[in-house]
Amino acid sequence: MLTHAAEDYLKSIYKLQEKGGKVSTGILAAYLDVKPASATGMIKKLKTMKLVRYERYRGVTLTAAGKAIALEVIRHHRLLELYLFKALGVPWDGVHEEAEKLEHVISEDVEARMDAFLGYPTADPHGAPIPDKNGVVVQTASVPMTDLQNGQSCVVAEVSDNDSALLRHLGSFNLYPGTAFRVIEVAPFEGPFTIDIAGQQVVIGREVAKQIFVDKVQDPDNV
Amino acid sequence: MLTHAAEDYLKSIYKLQEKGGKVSTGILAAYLDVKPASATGMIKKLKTMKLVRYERYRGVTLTAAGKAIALEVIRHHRLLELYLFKALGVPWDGVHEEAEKLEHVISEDVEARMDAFLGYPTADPHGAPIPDKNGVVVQTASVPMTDLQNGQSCVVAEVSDNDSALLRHLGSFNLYPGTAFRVIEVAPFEGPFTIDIAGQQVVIGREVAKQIFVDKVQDPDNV
DNA sequence: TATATAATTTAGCCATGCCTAAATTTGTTT
DNA sequence: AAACAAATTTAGGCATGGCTAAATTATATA
Repeated sequence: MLTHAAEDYLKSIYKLQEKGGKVSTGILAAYLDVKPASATGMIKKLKTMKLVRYERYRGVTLTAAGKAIALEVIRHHRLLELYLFKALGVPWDGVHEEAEKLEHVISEDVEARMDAFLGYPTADPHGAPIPDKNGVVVQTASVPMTDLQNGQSCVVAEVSDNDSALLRHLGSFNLYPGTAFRVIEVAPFEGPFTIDIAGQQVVIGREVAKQIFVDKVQDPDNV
Repeated sequence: MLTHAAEDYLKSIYKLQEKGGKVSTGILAAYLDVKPASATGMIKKLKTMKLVRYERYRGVTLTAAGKAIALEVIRHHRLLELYLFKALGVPWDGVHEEAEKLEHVISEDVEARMDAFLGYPTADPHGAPIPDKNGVVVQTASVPMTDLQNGQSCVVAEVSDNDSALLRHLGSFNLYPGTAFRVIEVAPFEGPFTIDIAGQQVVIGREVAKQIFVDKVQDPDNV
């Protein structure tokens, strides 16, 4: 069995590798809130375990074995988030932190029981896909909200789960995965988005919009 | 916040101290499956934190602060056991091991939610009392089964939770906390107990009987 | 009371996983 | 091509929590 720290490194490398191929030591260290020197040390350990490919000064990537473990940890995390949310009513801005600790400690048996209780779900409370037992992840075709044009209708697919203040903010106007909205106006010069959620007008800044991913909708109830 | 290891030591000292006053280094080490030298080291750390009283070669006891932490950990453990049992259907011989890992990691918030879900219970699946939020434990007057005489009726109050094989064994003839039985015969010379559980006759060895604690009953449906 | 035995402590070592400071490599710029 | 800045790695240290082996203390026994 791996240490918690090693699991965290694998999970982080997986996530960073998703959007950018090879992962540099610096990026990884920043993501884990650790000094680059520490990251170098752990990367070397993971290499001796054949969980990552690595050449000095050249960045890391996961091997198949490393990826399998990363996906297992991510599966634990996301199932836990959804379980805490649905079974215990933990607010959606709190489940991430809690799951972060539990993911390393939960048994496969308990995980299977939560999975069954939840009806074998495919997404966590933030809309992130839950890998299945074999590590298969369903990739959605969602786009960042910043790609949207005036008048576009869409449904929230996923929101970033790292920042609980952001999640409380989004929750305050009911912007959850599954929520439909329409873009009323995109202010010019990288300005904010004005959107319509169930009749309410809400203004969303660029930085927030970057964290929201949506599925475009063929404008059901046209203009 | 304390380390997991320190929490385990405090919890163990509490339990050993319950039945025997001062706890020797050797007993503690054996209980934790650690060498005596390691126990000495941790005991010294706990002393500098004022969580235990200790004089070399003289054994350890908890201070009020240490006891409070021990009870908190025990509360986590027992609530988790009951939650896993009731909410997720984990078999009673598996909940101990699982709770052992989770107890160090669960937040007060999640604990409170489990407590509410369970209706503020007072005993875990093995019958052990769950300390309340203030660390108050309701002590029952139960006696070891080995104290019973021929013909005595009783109800199972608590069974030891360390040995999952024992728990499976007891479960196989429905010997759970709350189960009533009557002693049919106590074989002489430290021999086994023959008991009647709901009409079924079962033989229980001395070693097993030592792990079972019962409340005596005034023989409701007399002989 | 002296001594043997058992328990406990001390001393010193190891792995993990983090750190800082110094050295090295890379890549860019002039 | 040389030099500089940025990123990365190496070297060496620290705390935690185990371990073994040797020294010490306590206790039981003769």
